[in-house]
Amino acid sequence: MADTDTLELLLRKLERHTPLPEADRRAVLALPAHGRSVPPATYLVREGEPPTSCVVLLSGFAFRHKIVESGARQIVSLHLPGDALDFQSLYLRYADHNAQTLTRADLAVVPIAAMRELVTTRPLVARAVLMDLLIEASILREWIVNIGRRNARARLAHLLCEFACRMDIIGLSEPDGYALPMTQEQIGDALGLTSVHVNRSIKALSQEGLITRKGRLIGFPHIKELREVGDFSELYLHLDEAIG
Amino acid sequence: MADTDTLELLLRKLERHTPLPEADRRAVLALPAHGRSVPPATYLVREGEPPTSCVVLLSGFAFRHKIVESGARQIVSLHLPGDALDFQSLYLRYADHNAQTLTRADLAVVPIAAMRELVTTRPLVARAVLMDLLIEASILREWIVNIGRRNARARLAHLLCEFACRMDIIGLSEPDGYALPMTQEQIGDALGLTSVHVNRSIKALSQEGLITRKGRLIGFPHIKELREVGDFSELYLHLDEAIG
DNA sequence: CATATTGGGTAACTTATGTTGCCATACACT
DNA sequence: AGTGTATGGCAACATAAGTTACCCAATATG
Repeated sequence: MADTDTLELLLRKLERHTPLPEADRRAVLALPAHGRSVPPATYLVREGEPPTSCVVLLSGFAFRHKIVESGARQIVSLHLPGDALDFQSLYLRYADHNAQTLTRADLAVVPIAAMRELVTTRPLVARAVLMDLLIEASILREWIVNIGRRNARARLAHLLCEFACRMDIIGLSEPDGYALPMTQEQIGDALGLTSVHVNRSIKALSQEGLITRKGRLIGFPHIKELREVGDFSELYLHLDEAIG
Repeated sequence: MADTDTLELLLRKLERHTPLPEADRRAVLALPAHGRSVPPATYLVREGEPPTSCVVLLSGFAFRHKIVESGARQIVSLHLPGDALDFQSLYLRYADHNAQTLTRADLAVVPIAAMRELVTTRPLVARAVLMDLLIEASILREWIVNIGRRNARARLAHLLCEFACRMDIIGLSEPDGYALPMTQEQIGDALGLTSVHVNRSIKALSQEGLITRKGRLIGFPHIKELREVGDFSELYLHLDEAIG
């Protein structure tokens, strides 16, 4: 994948909520980024290590996670193509979590120094980064709510709805559903459940006719009902936040 | 409380991780803020409403929460004196959560426009705000892990340790513990538990000798063991992150 | 080819946590 | 003083979710 494609996608990400003036756009496109393709399960960030670069997902999926003392894993966020994986690394000395690819992925890798320089000298780029972080924090809050106060069936429905929404934003949604790029164990780790119980919950939603399945391809014949089951409202995704 | 005290505290918050040049400090102190005292349970932000101002907690405690369809509440973060409650409001059109005081509190209220202007024209202030957000996101991730993958006893121990650490940072810790400004029901809402089970868990920690109690005053005779029980490591609080 | 390995599926059983309900104390309000 | 309301405490019982232990199919791997 050519480096220009790389930076186009980063730019699109930054401009999702607020357009940038031409000078800023050029500065973004002039970043010294390079592309890189990696297999599934590649570590992009390791807890406790100092960050080395800013990574943007061009294609493929990724997740962040932490391991607790018992050895259990909790996935704390999912990332889709276009997501900037590590604004964290901009100003924090050590990573507080791991990040790993879920699938094969193409990455844009930007040196931290260049990204810092950009954010420092371009207030509107800084604002775009800030907005992205605000929205990420909002999603984290909703995940806390999901895990803390909803039962397994609702949690799963909520995750499926969120993924559908986010796929939709970046134009990756098919008319009849999508392929969720996660094993049932990974879904469990994202929802604070065991894989066995995820399996039970999938079966439940399936038998109720709320989802259909062909392997990992999931269809949503009654999206309205599914959203109700998952108590899902996309407000927390702040989809339409353009500010003058 | 005088307005100057107000802004001093905001400045101290912003400079926690990176000192600001004199011009920036003066700009912060020149913000058109005003003080306000409010009783417990005062709403500072309401989900779905457009933000009206940036609030900084001068004294007292606050929390953010969301209500799910079943009526259950999940507290998604706690805030101590010095915390800026709403950088969110800087660039997002609608609040995605509620914020409410836990106790009597003194607030510094800054108009959004002034805060935006400051962040736009002062890159180093923008950086300080960004760092604050990055750390807040890190805490949110740790809460997801806590709720998703630890049992009630560990969750509670973790919360107590986090609170101890954060009280310590701002110089509010007493040698022998602190008064946790929350009812058992609120603790439950923060941990994804019921108040009954919080009561059980407090009793358990108490009987093991890991905490002592006089009303809401909690002591930590064996902080090391308590941290082990809570699988607590303060790395995620990014306490020492000064970057050149 | 043989055979690990991974992922999905499911049953039987266990357990952590939730639910309901009740009592006691402390305080706030009239 | 008297009555309500919030909070902590606790026991009895209910249940959602975890644990363990299998099977099967698909697909890497030697």
